[in-house]
Amino acid sequence: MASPSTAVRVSPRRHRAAPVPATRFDKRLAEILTHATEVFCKKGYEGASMRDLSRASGMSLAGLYYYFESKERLLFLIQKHTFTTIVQRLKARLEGVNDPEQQIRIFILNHLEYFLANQSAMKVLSHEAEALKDDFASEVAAIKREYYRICVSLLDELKSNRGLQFSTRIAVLSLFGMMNWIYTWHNSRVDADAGQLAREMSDIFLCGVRMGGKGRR
Amino acid sequence: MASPSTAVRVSPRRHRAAPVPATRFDKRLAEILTHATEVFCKKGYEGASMRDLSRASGMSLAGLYYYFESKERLLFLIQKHTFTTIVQRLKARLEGVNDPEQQIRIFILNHLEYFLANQSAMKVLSHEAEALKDDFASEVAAIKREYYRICVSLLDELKSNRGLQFSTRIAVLSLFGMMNWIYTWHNSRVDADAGQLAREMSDIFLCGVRMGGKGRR
DNA sequence: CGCTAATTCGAACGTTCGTTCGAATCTAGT
DNA sequence: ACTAGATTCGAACGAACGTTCGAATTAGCG
Repeated sequence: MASPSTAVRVSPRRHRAAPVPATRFDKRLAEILTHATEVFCKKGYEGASMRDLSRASGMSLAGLYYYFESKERLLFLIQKHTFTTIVQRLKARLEGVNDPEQQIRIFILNHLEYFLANQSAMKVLSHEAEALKDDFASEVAAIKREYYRICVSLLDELKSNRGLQFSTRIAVLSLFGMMNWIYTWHNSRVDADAGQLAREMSDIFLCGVRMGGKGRR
Repeated sequence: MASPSTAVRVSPRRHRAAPVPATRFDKRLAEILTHATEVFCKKGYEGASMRDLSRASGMSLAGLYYYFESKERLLFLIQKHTFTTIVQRLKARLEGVNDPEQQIRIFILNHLEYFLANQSAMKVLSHEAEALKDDFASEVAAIKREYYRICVSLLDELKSNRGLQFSTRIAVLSLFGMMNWIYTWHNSRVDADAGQLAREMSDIFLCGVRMGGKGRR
């Protein structure tokens, strides 16, 4: 009977890059995810109740459980989709670019553009990074590690290309800090757009690592 | 009858920089705050229950309410004490230093030293910034604004002293991002100490803003 | 239409939440 | 030792939590 209550429910396998494979189920689930993202963003994962999600998505409390088996899996779906998308876009943008500095600028631009275009989802990704447990946690951690590694390899390349000296780990994590902290302060009525922000952050970061402490006073 | 159940209970006014004004009440409260900080750090403010706090501090659930009137006020006390202390230490350290660049290096060092020496408290301060409401929220926000303004004025001074051009707001917030993000990655068994981290972050940041986008490719 | 499967819902489950209250215990000054 | 105030506690409160279940409703197809 393909009981959906087990919630292993998965949309019919899509052959290749499906043009119109979005089933009714998938579309409704996507709507719920969108509404849930806003609620998690505003109240936090722990602070948001299933009744809040029910209200936001206009579906009954019990009805939600037809689409996912637990609140935790809902957060997982949001985080996985968001992270997967940003990595995928990055890879597409990096293709054909060979200069390490240009690659890093693209990395920063891609991150900030996606961040500002999907502020709620990215805040949920950044701020609720410790909320998932066990298998959910490790699956998201794997994507995060891949994303981190890409940035490390770009910076390592820059380092050897120009004979620079700095700690890649600290540089990468400082860069992520600069970028991810945005969710705590960005105000679209005051602050510049992603392109401008990416340029300013890239300038600070790249000039910083290029000098690598030379010219200290 | 000075009913303590109203929890407006405040330690006897201390004249000047009190040497031994710490009453029994104050000491016990401080212990509870320390334990609560660890619990909030590990499980998050919403995720931590009063029963968790009771277990961690070795005091009964009801007994806790003799020391503070609500869970929210407990978080407030932690945040206010932590923030007040870091601002106070900064002011002391900045005294007598006039060179803007040196001042910024001190700002960064002070922040990171305190951050690593009080990781749990600083994580609770950074990560639960939106958890408080109304008066609690605005009182902490006032301290945060003061801290932010100090950093802005240091950077503005550097800018005019050296005729630089960059957005102070973005520079300051990028710097806070670099520094505060630490709570998501710092591992004391792997990473350098505060002095070394402060040097590396200062180098990246200061060289970055000194160039101000000049030397872009 | 009539039938089946997909979707939605009201109502309730047992648990845990933050908080309260009155009684019990402890501490310090006499 | 006595007492008054400070401190602690067991037990309970109503509310809200995540989740379940069987019945009701809807959609798609012959």
